[in-house]
Amino acid sequence: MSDTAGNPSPVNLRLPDGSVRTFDGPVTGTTLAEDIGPGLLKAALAIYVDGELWDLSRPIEKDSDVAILTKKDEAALDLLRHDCAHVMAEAVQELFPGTQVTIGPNIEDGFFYDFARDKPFTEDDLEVIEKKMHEIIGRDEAIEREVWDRNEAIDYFKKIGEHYKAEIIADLPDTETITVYRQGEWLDLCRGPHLPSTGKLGDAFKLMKVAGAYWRGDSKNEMLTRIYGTCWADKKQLKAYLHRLEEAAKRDHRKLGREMDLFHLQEEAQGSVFWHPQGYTVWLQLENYIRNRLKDAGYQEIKTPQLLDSKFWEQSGHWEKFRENMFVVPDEVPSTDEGAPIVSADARLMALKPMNCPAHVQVFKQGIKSYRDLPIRFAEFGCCHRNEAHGALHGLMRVRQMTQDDAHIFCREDQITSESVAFCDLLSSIYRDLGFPDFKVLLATRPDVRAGTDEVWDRAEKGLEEALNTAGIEFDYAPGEGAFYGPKLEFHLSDAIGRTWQCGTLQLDFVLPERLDATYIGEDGSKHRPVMLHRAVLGTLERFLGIMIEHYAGRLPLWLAPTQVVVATITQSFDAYAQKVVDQLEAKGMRVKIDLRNEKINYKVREHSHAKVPVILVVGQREMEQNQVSVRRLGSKDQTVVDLDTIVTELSTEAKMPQG
RNA sequence: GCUGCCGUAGCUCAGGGGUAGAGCACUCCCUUGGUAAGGGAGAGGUCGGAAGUUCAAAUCUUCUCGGCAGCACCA
Repeated sequence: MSDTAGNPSPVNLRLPDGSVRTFDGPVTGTTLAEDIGPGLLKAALAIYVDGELWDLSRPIEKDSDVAILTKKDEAALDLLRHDCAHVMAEAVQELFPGTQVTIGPNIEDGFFYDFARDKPFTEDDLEVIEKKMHEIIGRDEAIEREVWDRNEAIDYFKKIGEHYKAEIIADLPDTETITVYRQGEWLDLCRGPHLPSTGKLGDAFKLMKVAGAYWRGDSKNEMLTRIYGTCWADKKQLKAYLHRLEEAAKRDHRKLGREMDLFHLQEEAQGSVFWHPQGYTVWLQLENYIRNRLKDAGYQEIKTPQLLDSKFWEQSGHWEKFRENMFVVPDEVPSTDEGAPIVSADARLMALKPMNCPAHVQVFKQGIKSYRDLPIRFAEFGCCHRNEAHGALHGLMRVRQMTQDDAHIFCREDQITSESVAFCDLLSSIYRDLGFPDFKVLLATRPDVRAGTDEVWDRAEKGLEEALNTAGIEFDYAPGEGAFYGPKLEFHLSDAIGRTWQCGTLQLDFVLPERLDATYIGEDGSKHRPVMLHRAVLGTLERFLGIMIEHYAGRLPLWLAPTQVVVATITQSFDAYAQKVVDQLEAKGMRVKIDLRNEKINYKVREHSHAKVPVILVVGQREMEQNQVSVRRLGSKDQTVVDLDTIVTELSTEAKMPQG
């Protein structure tokens, strides 16, 4: 090793295979790739230097472990997507001068970039922008990293009219190095790293949609115009992604709900569901299943009022913290006088309940409770109304009239852990039964707008954390996401196509028992405050049914399917036998329909398959003679001919509601 | 609520300043046929609503209601 004065020290780079390459002095990723081979040079996108991703052009000055990143690496997607966002921004600014850039992060499957422009972009602009992007990629502009002085950067962006960028830089912490990436004539503030040139991006991208988005995600700020895009390593991946979107659209519960005749919505009852016989059958199955599980877990079911006086909601704290989401009803006989207002301005106000909890406290408060009575678990399929913003409504997933599988556990502080653990067990067992074995847990802590003192919040947050630790459940934190009266656990389940949904919740509340003065008599003979656990497994039945429809793509398990079996005849000669089959199945409590129509069997099979009926039993000459049926299961082209008695037993066993 | 797009028969969609179209579904007739659409005939909308421009509006303009996507909010 020569260390002659004036000469730089050599740099040893160790490759992933363990081999080491030595260079005379600082060396870039490009040089290294070139040194290894021309194929790699062409494929190289960036380089890991001691685990950190660097630009290829950035000199490596000391001995390091390195690995060159190519499109084959999963991690390359992040790089490609972010570069794609930059190329899009360059294209936009080239096409629409005066448009300001703001932020453009990666998201799942792609990226977006928010622009500030007087006139928002429309879908028609996307095609033009995409074309320009291909042009920029064709120009193969070198992408160069530059380190700038913070104040110079702010001045520069202000000077060129990029006020949002200037604001972003001004808000960066002092410790942050300000880096700017230049590609051709265009440059943008960015942490990097980036590809060596725009040409490396390829053509596996597509601009998807435009949308409004508030600056910094705050509805008080001005609205920017956002463009969403997707970007992949190659065309094949892009195509697969677009296919995945199509498949997801086929599962849309609004579409399936119509096709399967489960429910409908109409504008006179925005956000409230009209359940049809088929859909309500599924609802009742699910509700009864939960009812059984709760009963087995020591809950008592109750029913509480829809309309309660505003004074009551003032006391509970909802009037102050939740009123903008509540439906208010005047407690007054509406005037029928012509010209007169229907209700007077000073009418006494009632409100439709947005939550069940305060009403459950009222039931708890009837009579004197001893510490020996606790825990008391009140369950209610409570129908609640919330005045959700119009833009938030979405099929069954976001409604204004909702039915929760709600319950409140009143217990002593020393029972919090065991009750929480028991709830977690119940929830995971129910999710398993319903076909959702995977879920994640978040601990949502105190929000800005809240009731109760910090001391109470400290205790509540710690209580939930302890319960999770005792139950041995892994979790993450969701800071500031708690309810206004207490912290909560959020249970997020994963569906068949990898989406997650928050359904279950467990909320610890020291505030409401205090506000509504709930007490029990302790061992010491004096009054104590119970702790209240608010909890739901499904969340709301409406939304959970929506999730299940999409999860199963309409092909519900037999016990939930609205119509479990269709008996279809080959010709009218077998009508009587078909009716006998139906009778035997119905005698076992199965939901059966008979199809005696003057149609060919092909037609009948096709129609009932589209309607997602799990089992079609075909009867003709052969079956009638042998007292058999031909069984066709949804999703299978095979048929088996089985004795009638056998299939009745088999199906009625299979259709049993799970028992945990 | 905010931004953009959309609003034609039960569903999916075409059309586009001169008195509404297709496929499926529906009704009737023929057909009685073995596992994802047999054939024929018929009925059904005044084009989300209101106002305006015009000799004439579903078609253009404005307002309004609703839907969709995203944002914000959220179960």
